[in-house]
Amino acid sequence: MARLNRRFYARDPAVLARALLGQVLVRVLADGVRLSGVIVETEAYLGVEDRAAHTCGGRRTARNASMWGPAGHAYVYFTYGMHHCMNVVAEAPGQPSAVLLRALEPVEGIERMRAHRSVKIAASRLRQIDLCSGPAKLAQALAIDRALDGADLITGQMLFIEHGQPLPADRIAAGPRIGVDYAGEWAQKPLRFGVVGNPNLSRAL
DNA sequence: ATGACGATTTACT
DNA sequence: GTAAATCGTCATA
Repeated sequence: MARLNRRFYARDPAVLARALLGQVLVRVLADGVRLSGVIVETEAYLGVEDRAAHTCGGRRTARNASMWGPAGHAYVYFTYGMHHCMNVVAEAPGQPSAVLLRALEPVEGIERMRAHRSVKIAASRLRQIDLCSGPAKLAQALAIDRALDGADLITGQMLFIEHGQPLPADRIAAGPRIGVDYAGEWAQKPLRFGVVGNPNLSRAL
């Protein structure tokens, strides 16, 4: 299956967040094993105005440097002292926006994902819908960490997104973003998108 | 040098 | 429903 191209990523993050639903995130491990899943939940983060974004107020640091770069690269950050989260950079250099990948429907390499997720949790308690139903869960399942921050999703060999099944608008729902209550009015904006009724969502939408 | 804080997950009451 | 886990990052000094 063909990968998404640079033009696909270089647009408004809220539009991109919807367009990414139904596409397939692929991670190729060092031993060549392919892990993949259909993207079923995303959130858009909008540049310097968005109080919930890491680039709020024009903040530009070593950590968020990827958000300021060209579209189609990964922005992977570490948070809460233990979790990684993956974003896809949108728009153009100097317009720091991104889309957080919040949940996948596992497709390839499910047993390997289960092994990655079982480091801290008993495998017997892990249902398939527990593998990638949250931003830090999918990062752990696919072995995505800061080593992949800045990775080019168009030319890279370890992390990219392939075309999936097109998703009609009536199967997409929008709602407030998760975990950004500190962001004032920006916390209420409907910038979280998900596939209606999909069991892999981090929460119902 | 120091302190406060997470774009979360998990277990437990 | 609530709380703990756990540490890199960033603003302040």
